[in-house]
Amino acid sequence: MSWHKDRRGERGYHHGNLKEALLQAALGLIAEKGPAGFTFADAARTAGVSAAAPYRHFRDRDDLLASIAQRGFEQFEATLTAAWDDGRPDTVTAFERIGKAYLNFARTEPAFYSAMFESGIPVDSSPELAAAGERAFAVIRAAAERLAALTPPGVTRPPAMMMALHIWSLSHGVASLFGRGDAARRKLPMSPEDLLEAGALIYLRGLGFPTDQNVHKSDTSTAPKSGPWGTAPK
Amino acid sequence: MSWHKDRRGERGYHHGNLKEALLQAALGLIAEKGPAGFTFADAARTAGVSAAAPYRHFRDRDDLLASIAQRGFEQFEATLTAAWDDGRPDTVTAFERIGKAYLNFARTEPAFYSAMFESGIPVDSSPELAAAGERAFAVIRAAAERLAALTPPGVTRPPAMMMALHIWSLSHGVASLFGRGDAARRKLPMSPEDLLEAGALIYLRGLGFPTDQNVHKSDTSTAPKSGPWGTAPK
DNA sequence: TGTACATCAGTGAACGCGCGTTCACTGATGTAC
DNA sequence: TGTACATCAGTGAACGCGCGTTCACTGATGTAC
Repeated sequence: MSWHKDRRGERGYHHGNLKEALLQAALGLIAEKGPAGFTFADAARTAGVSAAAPYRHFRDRDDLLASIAQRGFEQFEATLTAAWDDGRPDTVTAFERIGKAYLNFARTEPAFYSAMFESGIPVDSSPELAAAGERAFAVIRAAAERLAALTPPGVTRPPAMMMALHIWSLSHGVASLFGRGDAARRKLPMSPEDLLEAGALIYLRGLGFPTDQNVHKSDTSTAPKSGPWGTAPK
Repeated sequence: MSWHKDRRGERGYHHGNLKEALLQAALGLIAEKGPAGFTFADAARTAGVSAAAPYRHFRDRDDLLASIAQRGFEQFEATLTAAWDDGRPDTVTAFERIGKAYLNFARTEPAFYSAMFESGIPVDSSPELAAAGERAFAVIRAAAERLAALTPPGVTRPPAMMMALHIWSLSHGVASLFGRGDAARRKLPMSPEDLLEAGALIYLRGLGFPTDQNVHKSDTSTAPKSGPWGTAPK
């Protein structure tokens, strides 16, 4: 809520930074009511500007939404890159951190997340959007490639691309079903992080990585609880 | 489009089966324009009835949507149950079939699928809806329990509940990201089915099941292709 | 440094539209006797 | 079997509302000279 003019509410005829303000307003509205529940007029109102003003900056509602998705992917890429940290201290640990970062992004940035994945705007609605999406995925793919290079000899494994898609899908599934802040979230007898971590470790074990102790850790730490799906069996 | 009166368009003052007709109409509209892009009035119009008529059968739009989601879960449960076929001919094969059925449902019934998972209606908006959702999940959970009973001794594994959640998440992730008929679908250098199957088999291998030949089969059958994410590396 | 002018960004009024919702109504159906 | 009546399901007109979009406009900003 701070524009480049500093005195509260005292903005002149020109807003000065309306494009940015509209993006922020829309983001807030999406967080509140979901990507379906925000309108162009609503964004204008929230930004404190007439309903006609947004047309100076965006062709229409979808154009604004695509901009948000694009920015979301850029931020997502940065988050994943930081989590990966070029594979430090070791590849498996860093890989697990990517999964955690994925969930964390979905939870802390639900508005971005739904604009990116649930708003219904086609991925290729703009080349910039598509490119941003690919760059984010490229982080996971690069990590998978490093992981693939480490698989023990003699173990059959799919292409690194496919490994990346598996991890992406698993993370996305967990995030969509359980890892959101909204009311549609399903309840779970464990944290989404534990669920994802255990799943990823079993997957890695299937690729020949020695991860037994970790899986066991997740196992015992979550098994005793119960929840709406019933009590977890021994 | 066939009501209980048989002559086309000749219906009297009473529709006779409006509740059902509204559900069908809404389902068609959701398939066309997504769950956000259908309105109560629209459903009434499609069903050939005045805008006020739906109020005799549904409290409001969300009530209708919840009914569709519930019916979707019931159908989903039936589909999964049939695919599981009580674990015949063997547990692993039947388990794989559940995954395929999941994807198939998402593709052939996108309207149900989005009403169930993407419409924004809370899972617990009605007890019937919540129960239907749980019954569908129970199929996967029962399968996971059978699978858990078969894990080789000495292999640490998570509770069957968690295994079920892993498979559900992976399937849901693949279906959401790649397995839909709509325009927002991301392109993939392989079929969603192959992706899911390979992932599930690696996961099962991580649980100690011998599945090498199968993973390898999926591997080589999909590796040569390339796509928008780049060429799959050797 | 000042002035004239072009460009730009936001205004506010107006429009048509479709939606949600209510209402008294009416035609059809079912049922008691 | 017929008749009277209650109940039910759909009608159509009406309402207020907010949205998307266009338009001539106007205030502010930047720039050429």
